[in-house]
Amino acid sequence: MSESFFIRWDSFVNVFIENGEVIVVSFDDRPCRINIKSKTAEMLKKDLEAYFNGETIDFSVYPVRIDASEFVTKVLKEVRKIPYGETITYKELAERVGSSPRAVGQALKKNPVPIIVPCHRVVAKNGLGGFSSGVEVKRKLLKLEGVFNF
DNA sequence: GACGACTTGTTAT
DNA sequence: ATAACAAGTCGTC
Repeated sequence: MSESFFIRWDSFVNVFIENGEVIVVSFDDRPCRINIKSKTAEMLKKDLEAYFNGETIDFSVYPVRIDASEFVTKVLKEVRKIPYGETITYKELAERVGSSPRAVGQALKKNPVPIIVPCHRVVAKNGLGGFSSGVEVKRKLLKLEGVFNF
């Protein structure tokens, strides 16, 4: 019951879905095999294409599977609430979940589904901060959403 | 801007 | 069980 498709953006954005939940989104140099079965997958592909086309899309409606600790789950859940085109700092996010910036950064690194869980909207107090798929991707995603301060 | 101290959950020893 | 680390931050020089 697994599905997959890719979007062309810079290189490729590969998306994997299982049992109606998004389980992996990765930035790769080659596309995955297309295998779309459900309406959800179809919709998500359209939404992602629109997103990379510059449209304001809200991905918080899509179910994701987070296979991680309670803490990481909590952090990522909080991240999903950040609206399109807005950014918050690691510190701010830490305060929302009652933790510290350092721990939050470490949790974000474990996000299996970038874009769907918009961890690129979490930035350092003075600068961009890190990104598991490379800071350049983070910069481009923010630019796409109309954030030019980085 | 560089450097150390502080932080807190995860990971390695 | 304990030490080392990380997508951070703050004060000080």
